Amino acid sequence: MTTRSSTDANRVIPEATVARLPVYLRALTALADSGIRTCSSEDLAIAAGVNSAKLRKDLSHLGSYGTRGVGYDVDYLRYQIAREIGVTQDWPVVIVGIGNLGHALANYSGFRSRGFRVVALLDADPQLIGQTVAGVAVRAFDELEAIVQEHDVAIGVIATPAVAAQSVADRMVAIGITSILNFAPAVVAVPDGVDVRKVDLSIELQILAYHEQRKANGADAAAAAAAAVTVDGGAA
Amino acid sequence: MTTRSSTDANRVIPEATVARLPVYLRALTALADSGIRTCSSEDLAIAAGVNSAKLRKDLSHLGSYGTRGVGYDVDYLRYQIAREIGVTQDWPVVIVGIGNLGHALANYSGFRSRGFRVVALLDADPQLIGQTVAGVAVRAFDELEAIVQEHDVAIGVIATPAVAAQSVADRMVAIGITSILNFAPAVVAVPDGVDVRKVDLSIELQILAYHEQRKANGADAAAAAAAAVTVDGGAA
DNA sequence: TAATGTGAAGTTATTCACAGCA
DNA sequence: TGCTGTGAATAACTTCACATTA
Repeated sequence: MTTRSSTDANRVIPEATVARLPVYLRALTALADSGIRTCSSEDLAIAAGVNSAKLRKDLSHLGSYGTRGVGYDVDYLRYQIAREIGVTQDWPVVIVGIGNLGHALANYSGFRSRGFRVVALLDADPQLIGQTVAGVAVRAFDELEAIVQEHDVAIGVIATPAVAAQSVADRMVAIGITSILNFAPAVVAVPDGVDVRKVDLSIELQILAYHEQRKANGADAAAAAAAAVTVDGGAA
Repeated sequence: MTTRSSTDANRVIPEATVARLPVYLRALTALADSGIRTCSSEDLAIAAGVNSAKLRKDLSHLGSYGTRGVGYDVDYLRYQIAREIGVTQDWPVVIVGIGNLGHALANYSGFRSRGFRVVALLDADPQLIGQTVAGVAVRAFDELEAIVQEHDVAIGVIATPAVAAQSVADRMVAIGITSILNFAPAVVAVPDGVDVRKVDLSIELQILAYHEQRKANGADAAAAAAAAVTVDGGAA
């Protein structure tokens, strides 16, 4: 028996949908900022860069927050999505590795405005410790445990060089962090129950390069393919 | 008739596979650096953080580069993947928007080492123009066209604030750039034939927050679900 | 009547499990 | 014998198309 109430907290939201909810949230905020009170799935889909069928299917996993014949109330839907993904609450975050990228992350205003509060910046380099970045003092990596306990940190960001990433992750996990955002170009292994997401700048460029290469070969490849078909076809 | 030779450049590689090839490439490089000459699909899968069946299926789309009973030659496979994704060639790149993130990207050594060469840094802010970042002078955004033509740039990186992203993208597309990596927290629309990939720092954190929230609710939710099942079950 | 919410169909991706080969 | 490469099975995701409802 798996009968469930409509507000069941265990209702499963597909991972692909979860990944798009923040996009919808941002699009709704943009609509609200331009004074729009109500929108159709088509309007919102355009603002979010997806098609409307996908948008409606995604929203249907959260509940039924629209009005047939009318559309969605922008503020109401925005609140529902924010609540669903947890950005109505405050998330203390630590950033480990204050190089160029760590600096940029510490200064990134988009975190703060979405409920993420950088409570500490940590680095292993004694030269950096004590410096202030984005109004926060850089502290020794050793202080991780104390900071995590003091602020009840659940999310850690790794912006170290690749070689340090696994040991930083291990330490984070040992101390009780259960979500990690990894910017280091390295695979980090973690136990079950800990989530890791990876952002890899050069991988993104490599994916673009692959498609770019195919486009560049397009004319040639089309000709080659035609030739191949002719030859193969003749042989078959 | 769609008969094709084994070296057919038009062979389709699934998008999900394309996105993992750079990960395999990095894992192979790490293996090579530690002196390993040969590896099994299991070894490489562990190094890349995937399971071995998926790895073998992915590699099967490129061709048959392993030896049954033995495994893969690390250098040979590495070369084949590099060639497939196009990182054996040089890709000139322009970065637009030299704020904190633009700085970090300009300084990121991982680009250069993977065949991406930052040929120009552009910004609209006159204060920044003329400054040198990572050994490259910051130039006016207006110079985009001249730079793209001079260096035959196909890939552009947007690291501007959100409001500027669409107009920068429009300009890039008008000038002939066909691949864009967008770090601005905004959806950018481009015509068919142009690829855009988006890296959004706060979206990644929001996805983690969603799962974190579910974990935090875990004990409660499990209890609630059990209660709900009892009640619902009793009612049914 | 206009737009949501959703079964059903279609597509893509993952995993299984083993035939085939060095 | 051991490991690759791959059909077949399964799962996840997307899109279609329309019944439903304010």
